[in-house]
Amino acid sequence: MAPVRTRIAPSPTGNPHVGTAYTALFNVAFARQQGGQFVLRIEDTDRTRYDPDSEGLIFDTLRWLKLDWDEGPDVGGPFGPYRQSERTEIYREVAEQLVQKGAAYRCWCTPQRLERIRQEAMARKEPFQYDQFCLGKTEAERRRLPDCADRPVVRLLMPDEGTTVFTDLIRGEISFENRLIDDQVLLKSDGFPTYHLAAPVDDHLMRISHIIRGEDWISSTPKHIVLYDALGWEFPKLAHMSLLRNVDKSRISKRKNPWANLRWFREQGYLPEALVNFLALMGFSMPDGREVFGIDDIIAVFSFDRLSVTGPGFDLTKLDWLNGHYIRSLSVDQVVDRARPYLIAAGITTTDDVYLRRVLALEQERIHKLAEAPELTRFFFEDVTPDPKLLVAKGLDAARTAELLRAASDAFGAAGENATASELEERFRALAEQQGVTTGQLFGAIRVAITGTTKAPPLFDTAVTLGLERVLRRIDRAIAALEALAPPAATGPAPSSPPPGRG
RNA sequence: GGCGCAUUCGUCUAGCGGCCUAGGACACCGCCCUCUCAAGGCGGAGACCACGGGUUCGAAUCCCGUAUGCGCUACCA
Repeated sequence: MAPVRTRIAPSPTGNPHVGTAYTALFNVAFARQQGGQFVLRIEDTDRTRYDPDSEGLIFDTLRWLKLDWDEGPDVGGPFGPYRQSERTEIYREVAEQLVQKGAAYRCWCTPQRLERIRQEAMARKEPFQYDQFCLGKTEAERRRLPDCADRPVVRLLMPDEGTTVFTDLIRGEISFENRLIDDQVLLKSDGFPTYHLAAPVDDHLMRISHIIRGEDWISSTPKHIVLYDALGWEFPKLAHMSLLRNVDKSRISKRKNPWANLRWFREQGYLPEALVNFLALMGFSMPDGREVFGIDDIIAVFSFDRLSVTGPGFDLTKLDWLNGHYIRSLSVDQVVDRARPYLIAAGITTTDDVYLRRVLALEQERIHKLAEAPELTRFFFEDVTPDPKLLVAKGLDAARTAELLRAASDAFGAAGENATASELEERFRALAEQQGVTTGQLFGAIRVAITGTTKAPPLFDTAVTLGLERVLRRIDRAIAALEALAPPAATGPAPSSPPPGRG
């Protein structure tokens, strides 16, 4: 049996689309499972939409996801070149062959004429199809007639009767009536092929055994089959994946949905393994029901009948959970490595790796996306100016809170530089009792004083990590803030007057 | 409009004629843990399997129709 070879064939027209990774994932999984090869081919035949930066972005993001290819433009391979713009000669030859065999014909109709007959068909409420005006005419004959372009296109001649049937590995049998299918342009007047020539030709020449692609190609499959038949080629096996949708089932658009761009996931701080896992969950399920798994697990059990046919809605909340799960499963050192670029980008540029490591150890289970790391950890690196209103615990006033903080400051001082978190906890529990306040009130005030927030890792672990110097300095600042607070002036709501003092 | 593909809890899904009074995960709610936030544990609510007809002793599972969504209908891919 011929070796299994799959491919992903993106167009370099901007930022890589999430659907590209989605489709690539299953192409890789199946090829690996079968001991075959996975090919990356760049479909750059549309010169008007070509973006020179796009190809590099495609390489980068697919590698980021560890969806590596065995053959491609940058790694070479025995069936290259792998950029369609470098293969135009091949397509022209095949087009010529098809014309010779009578399976295709040249068409000189101008875009204006095509547009006109399209409008006429619409006016008659009939489906538009090319009227085969040029079929059977020589160039000389055609030139005597109106609406004749300088350079012809080549159109595929579709049979006007019969049915084209094919078996989809995911959906079963699908059939189309040939007479309803238009004579597709294969070779454009600029000499470049359309998808409908280039992709089938390359799939054959590159020995692709299984075409796993998006369901948007189902409708054009009969054209490709007719083309293969005309050339006497054997058609690869087919599997059409459902297209990813938004939660409301609408189409994902790059304009409206940032997650259409693969790069967005990296910017947000999603781990590639989490994204791969999430994409796999969109339509694939493990036989044992596991939901957390990697590509190796997919490879172990992959089967086309485990792919669902429904277009899945893209719900980021599950991705967030998965991502948090993966972050928690990392070692602290890995978290440091992964979070560092996001911290640096946000202006947190510590060189104290020991400290950074301790900080991230505390925040690891609180990070859902790496891009959140700077906000979660900033108070470890920069002194805070706590909001006095947050400082004052329930049931206390500013003066009493300041008093508690003074006592806390003394207690930290007495505990010294080397106190452990549990030693501190014991000491401060005693302090709360002695002061006649709850631990919640005391700890809460200290927390806001030293972290600036009510949401932080356990207080004494945080204090130990911050170090005595920072803790004492911040408590002093908090006391000062409380003292600057005007005496409780009967709580005038006064929405137009912000808190006095420090802006 | 024509053609094609689809339709199970809010979301992702399990299910491939009897094991389904439909299972799991995320999200949600409650409780526990607890110095806050997380994380974790336990529990709960949530799907007349789009709707209507068949086939069958028996249907979420097979067939037909309707509705809805999505795709194609370009010298885009």
